[in-house]
Amino acid sequence: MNSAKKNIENILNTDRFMFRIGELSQMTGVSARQLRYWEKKGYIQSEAREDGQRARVYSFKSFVKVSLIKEFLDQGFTLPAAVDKMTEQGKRMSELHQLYHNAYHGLGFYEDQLWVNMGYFDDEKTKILLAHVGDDDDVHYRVMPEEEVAEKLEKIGPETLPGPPMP
DNA sequence: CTTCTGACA
DNA sequence: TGTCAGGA
Repeated sequence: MNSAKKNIENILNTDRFMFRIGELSQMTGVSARQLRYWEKKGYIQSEAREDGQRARVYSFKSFVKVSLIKEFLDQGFTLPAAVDKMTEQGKRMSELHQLYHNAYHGLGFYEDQLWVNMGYFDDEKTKILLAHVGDDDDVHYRVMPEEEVAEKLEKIGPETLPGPPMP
């Protein structure tokens, strides 16, 4: 596996990101005191620590949640209201993610272009729909037999996207 | 050095 | 919410 492919997979794989409370605090501008309080209230949660450690560990999803709450707080909403807004926006993000997840089946190079594998084009599942953004900023499509894709498309990214940013 | 819980001049 | 104590 080449390094470019590894890099892309690492960037996309948010599931493995883990932050300690001090890190999350600096990243979001929310104090550690607030993070602990929000957790006690059930607004956010830290990962269960199975390694016997007492220090909290937060996932990328928690980072997204905290960022959203912080945003709404800065807009003047009360904490409970900000949490509600965060939950609502999280649902929209999940719906969008489902769309991306269904449309994305990998990345690859072909004819000096970066293509997105968008999955089967036909119900018989013999042809693949590919798309790329041209220099004109327009999206161009191409339908190609699955076997041809397998031999001509130089894969560089993961086959699937990581889990949704919100539970 | 960082994090944790409990408490409050 | 901030901050300090007293441990882990």
